[in-house]
This record gives sequence, C-alpha cells and structure tokens, in this order.
Amino acid sequence: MPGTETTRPLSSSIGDYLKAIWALAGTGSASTTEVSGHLSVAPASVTNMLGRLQEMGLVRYERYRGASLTGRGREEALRLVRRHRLIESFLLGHLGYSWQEVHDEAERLEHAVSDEFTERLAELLGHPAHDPHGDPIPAADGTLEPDDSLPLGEAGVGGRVRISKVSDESIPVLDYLGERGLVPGRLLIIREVRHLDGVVTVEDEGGETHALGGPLTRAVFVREEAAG
Amino acid sequence: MPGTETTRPLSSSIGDYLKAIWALAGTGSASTTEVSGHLSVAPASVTNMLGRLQEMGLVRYERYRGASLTGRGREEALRLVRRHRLIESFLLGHLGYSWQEVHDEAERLEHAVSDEFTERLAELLGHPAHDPHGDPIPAADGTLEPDDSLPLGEAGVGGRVRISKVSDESIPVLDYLGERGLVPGRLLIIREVRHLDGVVTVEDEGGETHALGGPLTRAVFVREEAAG
DNA sequence: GATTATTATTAGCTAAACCTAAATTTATGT
DNA sequence: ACATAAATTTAGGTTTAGCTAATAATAATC
Repeated sequence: MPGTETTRPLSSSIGDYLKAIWALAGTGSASTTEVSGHLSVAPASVTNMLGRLQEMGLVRYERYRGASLTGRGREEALRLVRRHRLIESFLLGHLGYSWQEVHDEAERLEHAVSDEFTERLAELLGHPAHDPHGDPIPAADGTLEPDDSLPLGEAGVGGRVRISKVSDESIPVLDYLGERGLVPGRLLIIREVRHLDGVVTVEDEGGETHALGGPLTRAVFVREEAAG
Repeated sequence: MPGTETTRPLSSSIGDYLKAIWALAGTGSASTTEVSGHLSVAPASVTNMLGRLQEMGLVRYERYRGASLTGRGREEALRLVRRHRLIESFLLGHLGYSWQEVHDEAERLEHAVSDEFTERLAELLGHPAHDPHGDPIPAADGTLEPDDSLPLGEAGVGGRVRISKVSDESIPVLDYLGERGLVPGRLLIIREVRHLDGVVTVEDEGGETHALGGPLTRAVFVREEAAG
C-alpha cells in the first residue's frame, strides 16, 4: 500500500542532526564540520549520516558542499524545536529549574515525549508563543513566526527598544543579565553606542543604566518599540 | 581510580530487564522465557543480556536456572518504578491523560528523565505514596512499603475492606471498574463469595451492590478495614 | 529408565551510530 | 599555477542490542 506509511518516530540522533542543520543553516546549508562541531561527533560520522538523511528525503546533500533541509526535514526539525521550547518552559515554570539545568534535561526529554504529550503540555502552559529565553515556539502545524529582532549591538542610539530574547549560549551571561533584570519583555532606551570597543549603554524602565560589553551585546536581542 | 566510579546512567534496555525481573520475580528469580515473554524479545537475547547484567553485578544468574536481582539491581529497578509511577501520576493528574494512554508514555519517559526531574516532579505532586492505580511509589531512597493487600477473590465474606489497588493489566477492566467507582480508597462490604464460579458480590459506600466475576476479582486488591 | 518435549544456550549475523586513519577533494597564498 | 593547508570522504573497525538456526540441558511422560 504505497502512500499509506505514517510518520514513524525517527531515531533520536537523526533528530539531532536535523535540529543542528536547522540551527546552523536556517534555510541555507550547513557544512560537515559545522554539524560535526555542533553535535560533537567526528566529521566522518556526519558524512555518513548526511547520506542516510538524504535517502530518507530529509536533507538535500551534495558531496563536499554541505546539506540543507527539505520540507519534511524542516518540519521534523521544527517539531523537535517546539518540543524543546515547551519542555524548557515547563521545567522553568512548573518544576523550578534554573537556567543552568534546563537545557540538558529538555534535550533528553524532547526525544522521548509524544506529540500527544507535547500538545497537552502546551495546553497546560497556556499555549505560550515564546519560551523563557524569548525564542518563538513553533506552532503545532510547523509554522514559525519570522524573527525580526536584532542584536543590541546593532541597534541605533536613542531608540526605545524591547528585549525580545536572550541567547542561551553561556550560563554566566544568562545569570549576569538575569540579575540585572535584563530579560525578554524589558523596555530599554539606548543611551550610547561606542564603536571603538562595542560597549552599549542602556537605561532601563527603572532609570538604571547598564554598560554592556562585547559578548553581551550579541547575546541580547531587541525589537524597535513603537514610539510612545 | 578504583571505587571512584559514579552510577552512570544505564542504557534503557538494561533498565527494562531489571524491571521485568523485579515484576516477575520480586525477590525470587525469573526464567529466561518469562523475561523473554515480558519484554517481547527472543530468548537467546535474554540469555545474552542476563550474562552481561551479571558481569555488571546487577543480577545473580545461573545457566538454566534463571536470574534474580542483586541489591544494586533491585535498587536500580525501584528507581525506575518510582519514576514510572510518578510520571503516570503526573500524566493523569496534570495533563489529563486517560488510563489507556498513560502507560506507554510513562514507559518512554522514565528512561529519559533525570533523578533531579523525578524529585522535582514528586515535589509538584505533593510526594504521593501511591500512584493512581493504588500501587505504592518506592521512596527516593529505594525503600518500598510492604504490600499486605490481597485479591478481592480471596477476601472473606462479611468483611469491611478498602480497595488498595487496581491492577493495570487490561484497559477494559480498568474502564469497567472506573465507571462504577471501584477505585483505590473505596470502602466495600463483601456480601457473598460464590466458590463455584468465583463471583464476588460487594456493597459500596453508597449502598450499591456489584457482582464481580473471575478476572475482576483478581484485578481488584483490598485490605481489611479496622472494624468501625 | 528411555524417549519425547520444553526450555536454554551457543554460534554466527544484522543494523545503527559511532570511531580512527588514510586518501581525496576543494580552497588558499604567493 | 602550484604547493600546501583545510575540509571531506572512504575504508575498515567497535559496541549495543537485537535476530535465527542449531545444539544442549532439564523436565515430563509412558
């Protein structure tokens, strides 16, 4: 019965590859080494797997040229991202996890939960549109809101901006920002941008000013706020 | 550095074997075919795995004689049982799962969650002592309350008994009992025990009487209630 | 107590995902 | 353009957990 096959669960490492390509390349393509580095797996293993993923119709792959996601591959990747972000939201909101602990747990759980679980969890959480970092949560139908936010470092002086998300690359960075209330949703006014050293000075809603250096201005993303 | 090794996570199938032996044998021993049947795995695979589990010090195993859990094996099995039952409680209590759906999801999740997750979940649930079936939840330290309940079919006439648990072997059975309010915690008076066909007639707190046949009297477990 | 049946074990294979080392292809620098 | 560096692939090997088919041990039956 051709065409009858239902989407059977993909092995957990396959999903990791898809997510990696999605994260690295978005709609473009990712190289073997990039994927290798992202997943901490030997390049040779990646070559192998990319071949298999192509057979499965999940990626487009050309030798020596890298891989990009097909429609189905992207769908699958976004399904995992949705799970991941909903699970993180749950761990932080209901189980009292801290930023530090959340990621690994979510990484393991996202491969074990069913769609059923995911949707019931979404319900319990009130169908949030963003996770605690401020990253958008893909919808159940695979749609992902376009992201028009930009790094704080690239915003113009004098603008009123709202923190849209905080990248989760480094734990210390998250903690530093968290302590100062520089979390998604916060409204800021950009007071100064020093192009020599990249330091950005901002004033928050309470009138406090903060000077944020290099890495921080790349971790904090903002959106222009309608003048008011 | 001998003796320094910490308990690294066991692969998920290892846990399944330990749980199977625990469920089948309790403190006694389980045969190759029993385990094979319980896990839906070929007997030869079981023989193999039992050998490996012995090497790891998790079971005691004698060729042609079956396997029993060592202290460490039992500890590990109970850790999984604790996870399983807490997760089931959560799925039923917070995510609105039905009896039918709960088991498989819990089976997958119990291998993915950390101890950290488990304990935080226990906290969220208010450290329940029993799962929704009435089965005792092993404590975090590996202790399991001794179970002195007995099948309804073996209880004496005239006794006041309380349903302690309902075995989860068959979904239809669970549904049938659930509809009639025959769930853990319910108080019953045993009105008649017909030894010819094994039918037991009970009266519940509301004065309703129920005639329960063969399989049902084995699925419902009760404890004698202090005379009142 | 010998024969048959049941239960277990051994031997030999498979598939996924990984690895290392060697060979090859693409990219870079002068 | 040509040599060298960097990235990628190929070849061959490992581990885990399963499988089948053939053999051996234990148990049951007459």
